[in-house]
Amino acid sequence: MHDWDVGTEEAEEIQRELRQHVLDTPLDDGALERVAGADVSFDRGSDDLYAAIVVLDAECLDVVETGRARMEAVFPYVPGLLSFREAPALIDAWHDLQTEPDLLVCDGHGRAHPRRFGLACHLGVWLDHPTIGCAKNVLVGDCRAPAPEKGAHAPLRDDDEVIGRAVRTRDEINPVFVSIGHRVSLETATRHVLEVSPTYKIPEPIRAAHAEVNDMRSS
DNA sequence: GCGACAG
DNA sequence: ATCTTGTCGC
Repeated sequence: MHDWDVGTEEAEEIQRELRQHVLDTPLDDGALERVAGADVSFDRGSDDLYAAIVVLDAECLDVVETGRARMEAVFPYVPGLLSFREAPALIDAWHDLQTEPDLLVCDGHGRAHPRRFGLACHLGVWLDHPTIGCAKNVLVGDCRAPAPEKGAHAPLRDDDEVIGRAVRTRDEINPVFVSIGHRVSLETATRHVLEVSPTYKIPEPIRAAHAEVNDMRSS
């Protein structure tokens, strides 16, 4: 589709081009059977990236399969260009899987991005698969605090445009920021995040992927 | 110029 | 993200 070995100028141009391909229309209306979480960890000294995509049974949240990848980091971390640093490794991890999940939950933003094309959008368009972004912090936009109860949410806006939602996944605990990646509506993304966050603030798929990449790094 | 800034 | 132990609170 495009090269990953690019400079920041070209990277931004690629984002402005690919944003046109993002769809918020569901690919299929069937119930979720398998949900996957994607995350990456980084080695300080060696510049090694460890990526994992863990597929869970959407019902019991048990791990079904784990896709892994390790590679040298080439692109630096630049706010707004996270996908150029992490997506290559996550794409490798995706192809390491034997089973395809119905939805991929990414650790980072989707449409809630300066150019409306965060990591979740990039992975969704590249893999042509449903994805959503779930971040712990805001990159761009503003929003009111949602009500303190789990399930409450408030729109995340940037220039009068709704780009995502602050979603409370636990009572009294800071919300996570959900946005569209590809082939899902914001409403559905919100529902799915709540469905796979029965106990903790962070959705189970992302927690599983986070635990996996940390294991990879320390072994 | 100053502050903000996913992971 | 990463460097890092205990500790206060539900």
